[in-house]
Amino acid sequence: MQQMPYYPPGYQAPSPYASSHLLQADNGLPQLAHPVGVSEPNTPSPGTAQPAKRKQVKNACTNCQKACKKCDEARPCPRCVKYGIANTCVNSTRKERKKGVKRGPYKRRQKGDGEASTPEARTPRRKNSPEQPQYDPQNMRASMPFGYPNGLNQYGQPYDAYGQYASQQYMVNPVYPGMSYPVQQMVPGADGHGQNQQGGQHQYATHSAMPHAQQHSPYNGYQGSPHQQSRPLQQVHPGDVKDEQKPHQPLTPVPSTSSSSAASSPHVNVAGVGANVSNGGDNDEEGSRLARLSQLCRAALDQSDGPTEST
DNA sequence: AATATCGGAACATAAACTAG
DNA sequence: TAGTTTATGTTCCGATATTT
Repeated sequence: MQQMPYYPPGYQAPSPYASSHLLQADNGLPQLAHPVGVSEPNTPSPGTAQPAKRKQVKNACTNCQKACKKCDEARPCPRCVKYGIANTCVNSTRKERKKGVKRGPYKRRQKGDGEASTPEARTPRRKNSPEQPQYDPQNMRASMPFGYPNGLNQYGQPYDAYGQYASQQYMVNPVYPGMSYPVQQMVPGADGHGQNQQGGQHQYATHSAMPHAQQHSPYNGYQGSPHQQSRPLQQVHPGDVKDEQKPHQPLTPVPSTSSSSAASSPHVNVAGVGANVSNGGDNDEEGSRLARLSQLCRAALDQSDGPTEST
């Protein structure tokens, strides 16, 4: 039995406006337009050529959140209703914001800059504009040399040989190094105390440690997701048919580190091979592992007829 | 064709900072 | 302390992949 969507107080979605503007946000799934006071996305506001800003609900339901789809203020949201998972349509919980994050001195804007005080007029967020190479932990993470041009991160910003910003802005914030996510995995002993403890968003994989990367692929199995820490298992609801019915294997296989086994020893990945080698643990296993490795190497070398040096 | 997945831009806003 | 600036976390667009 399908329940009627619940519209919270003040919500007036089923308006003529809404009905005539069903959004095709979710693959043809008709969506109510926007709740009170929310402008329709992607329509130029009258008089200006600027497209209206996209509006977001304050809190998407867990299902929409997982699917990265448009949600609604109503519970159950139209999408859940459509897919018959209305009973699992619950608000996701938001992670608490970090506190105590120090910043460098602000750049004060000139008054003459015009409407600098309006949010729209401010500098774009997230993406640093070229003229303000601010230190940004996100970019710092992104600045790890994974396939970006030499000395540049993905935004074309320079970093030095150690993957840090060459700009002195970086020096302004001696506090941030505590958040250097990549290091965590590299240093098994760094047990995530200090800043990383808060908010529960440590344990980034070294690469693609960006917030978004953590949002998506890493948690197909719902287990190792950094996100899940704040949202314990309301996802794994019996009614969540879509996900439950999926063949249990994740589409993007999660490396063993992120599975539950990793929970007991968070650093398996690093400690795994290295530890065996260094502490001389069971040699048989090591031997066979090495043998397999060399086999693989040989095979790879055979395939690539290029002048690569052998091991 | 429908649905799922997911990268990443856009958005919202809490919190640090600063001028008065 | 109000206003400004910025960092952080969330939403969801849109492209692509997979399933039916």
